[in-house]
Amino acid sequence: MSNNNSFRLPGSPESAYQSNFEFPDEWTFDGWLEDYPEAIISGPIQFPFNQDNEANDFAGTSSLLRVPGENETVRERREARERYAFKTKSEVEILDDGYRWRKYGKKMVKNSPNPRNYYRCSVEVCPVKKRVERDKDDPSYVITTYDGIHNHRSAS
DNA sequence: CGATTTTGACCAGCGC
DNA sequence: GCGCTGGTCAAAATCG
Repeated sequence: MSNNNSFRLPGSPESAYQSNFEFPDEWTFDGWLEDYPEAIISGPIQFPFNQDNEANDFAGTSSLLRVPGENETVRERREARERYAFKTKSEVEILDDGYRWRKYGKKMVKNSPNPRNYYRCSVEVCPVKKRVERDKDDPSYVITTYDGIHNHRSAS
């Protein structure tokens, strides 16, 4: 099954160097996630194309997760750690976020029937990692956690 | 034939 | 310590 979903998020190539990303007003805080060091923020995220590479009217529901801190805003934490995650309703787990990734690990995690997959940015000097897993409570969602800042602009 | 995936081994932090 | 857990390594297999 090929995946032509184009998944646009803060930090993808088009916006990688816009450090002042603002969360859209309509995104809301959902609460803390039990088994993650992040919190959930919900909002729509767009899938501009479906698998036939046609314009897609389905806007998958997505959430932005973050590492919590004392009285810390989402944006403050994102700027401090550059660690954030999206929870996205999707059939496929590998969302095209504009970068190429190389898988380097897979683990079963406690309290979840689903494995967690570890990826590194394919660019050799780039420190960015991400992990991908299905939401244990609602397997129709995929949680993608990004960690780090890309030190290059191009996708590959 | 180079890049990527697969997969068990290995390692580090932490609670007991 | 020891064992559990999550994260990473690396060699072999697989892919394009």
